Amino acid sequence: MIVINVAVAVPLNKTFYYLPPENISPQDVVGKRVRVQLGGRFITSYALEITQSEDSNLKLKPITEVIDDDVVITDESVALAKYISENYVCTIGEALACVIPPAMKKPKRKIKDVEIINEESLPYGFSLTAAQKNAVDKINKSVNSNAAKTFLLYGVTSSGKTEVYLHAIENAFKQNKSAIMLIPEISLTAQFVEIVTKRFGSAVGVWHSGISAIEKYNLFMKAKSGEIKIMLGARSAIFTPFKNLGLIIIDEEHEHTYKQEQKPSYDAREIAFWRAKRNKSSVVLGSATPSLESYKDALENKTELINLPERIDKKPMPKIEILSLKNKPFGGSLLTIETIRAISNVLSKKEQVIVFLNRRGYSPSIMCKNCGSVYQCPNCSVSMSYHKAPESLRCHYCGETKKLPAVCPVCKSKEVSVFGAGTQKVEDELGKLFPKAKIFRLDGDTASLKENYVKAYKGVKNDRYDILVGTQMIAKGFDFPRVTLVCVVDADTSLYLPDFKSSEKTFQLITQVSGRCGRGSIPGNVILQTRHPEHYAITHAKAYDFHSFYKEELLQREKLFYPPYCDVAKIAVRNRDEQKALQDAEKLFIFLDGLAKSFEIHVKLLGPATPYIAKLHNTHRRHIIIKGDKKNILKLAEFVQNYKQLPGTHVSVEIMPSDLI
DNA sequence: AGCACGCCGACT
DNA sequence: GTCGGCGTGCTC
Ligand SMILES: [Zn+2]
Ligand SMILES: [Zn+2]
Repeated sequence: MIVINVAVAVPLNKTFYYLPPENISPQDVVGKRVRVQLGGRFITSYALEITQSEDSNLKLKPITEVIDDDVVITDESVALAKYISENYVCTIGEALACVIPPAMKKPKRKIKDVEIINEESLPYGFSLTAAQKNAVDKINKSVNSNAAKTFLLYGVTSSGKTEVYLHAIENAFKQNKSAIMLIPEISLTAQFVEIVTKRFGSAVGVWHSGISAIEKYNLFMKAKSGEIKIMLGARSAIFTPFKNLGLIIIDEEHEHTYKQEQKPSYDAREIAFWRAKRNKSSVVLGSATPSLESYKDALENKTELINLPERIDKKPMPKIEILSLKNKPFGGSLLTIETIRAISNVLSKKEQVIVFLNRRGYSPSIMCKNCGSVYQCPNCSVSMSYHKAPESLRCHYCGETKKLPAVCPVCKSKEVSVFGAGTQKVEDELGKLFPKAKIFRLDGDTASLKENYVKAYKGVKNDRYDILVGTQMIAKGFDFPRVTLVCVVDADTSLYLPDFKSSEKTFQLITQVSGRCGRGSIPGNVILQTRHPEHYAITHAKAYDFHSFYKEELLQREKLFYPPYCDVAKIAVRNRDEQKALQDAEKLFIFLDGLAKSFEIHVKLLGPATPYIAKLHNTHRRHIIIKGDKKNILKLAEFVQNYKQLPGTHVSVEIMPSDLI
């Protein structure tokens, strides 16, 4: 009997046989998405192939509906799904749900094409610097000869990486090859879309998680047919089904957003390498602060390093000054006298200032002056942040919002004090210090209105604001020629988080935010306020000495046995009941430990440990960490997927997570 | 993962 | 005597 082998996005390590729907030949079903009934529910699935079923005692169900008119599943998508399922602990069906979105939907009527954007390719305004030209030549040569090379484009901030990308894309385009360009997050798409569509018009598509189901369908089909040749987007754009894929660019390759946190926990960079190998395409990883692993690969000649060591027009890097807060008592003004003087000086010259603090709200906690108790979120094991405007207490993890209590819930004292500082407090202080200055604050709270992001961008660009205060969202992407001073209020926010990457993250953040100034004709200055002026992440960032930072950080990683000296996986055990979470994590640990010993799988098992934030959304969590090499980790992780002895407890596996917090 | 089936407490 | 709690096991 003829049956169809269907991959379903459920955590069951097998595919399922279905009968073709009545009146439809099996050939018209394979390669398409289908709706099938499995157990009690209907699931969008993937019809892989026609098979002959033996006289089985299976009671086969027919496919309920064929979703697609045309084939959407290619050999590459199946092979890629297989790769994902083997490397990120999931089933083929779950992996396919990443590669081919189950939700994308054909429009009812053929909608009119969006207006053809100015097709005339804009003249290239600037000639390339020698370093840029060298970079472009190397990349083009690899693309044109199908050499499938991976490049690490290490270029300091404002060294003109974008121009290199555009030239490389143009070359691929002229060769009739397609290109994927990834950027770290959706909020950065707008500026790139403008630049890229100006050059390549209607050949450009934009793809990210916010794109509608219908638009995704259109983009998918256009990419597949070759009507679109360039896809610009966030992480999931790496799956764009181009046939003639010549070039993949990953901008800000060090960003953790390229790692998916939920199952399957794939890394877009790894998917890029896989696709590049298969399609003989070239990969460009771009960054001013490469990730440790990418830089290591380049130094070991596994990939090719391309340097852009200078800013365009030989503009100087901003001078970074460290202001130690070591002897400054907690509380009091956030800004040192020196910082205030520097801001004042810049404002008097009608230049602009960026003030950076990676923490939103007014203060991260409030404390009773009488008994010292801190107001905690009822759902999470974190303190609630104090917000002015509108005055409230908010949990930054679950969104819980409360009125500020009139008296301390513990001792009924009326005296409460704010503890620590966020961007609202910075804005407040700056307002008092510089009453004439026009200040805009851009953080998670103000940017929740999308127009505020644009307002900040255009406002600073057009000199409508003197000071921009913000969190990490102002640290990347912005190009403001008249900003000549960056003040980092607290360089230490990420320095002592209990994570092996905290130094690397701190170095990256400082370097990125420092890069926001001195991009125009006037040189820039940076002030770093820190309580740890001697820390190597800070001293090397000050000196723009990435290489020394890299060496020192590698030593630390080697000493403590962390990546890139080993691979890791993070197993999270979650339950609403604290005791159950504890007990089940312990059970799972003993189970894994026993397996590792009896099967002689050489890994190091750590835990179960309480994560940095033990309770989130009323769910208690425990972590088990596996260290070792990827093969062994995956062998053991496979058992986790099939261990179903913990009813009510949720267990997730993340391979090579972006943090171990 | 989700959903049905099934066996025990408490509620009209 | 029925409604619903969630432990167990199966899904082409
Ligand atoms: Zn109190
Ligand atoms: Zn909370």
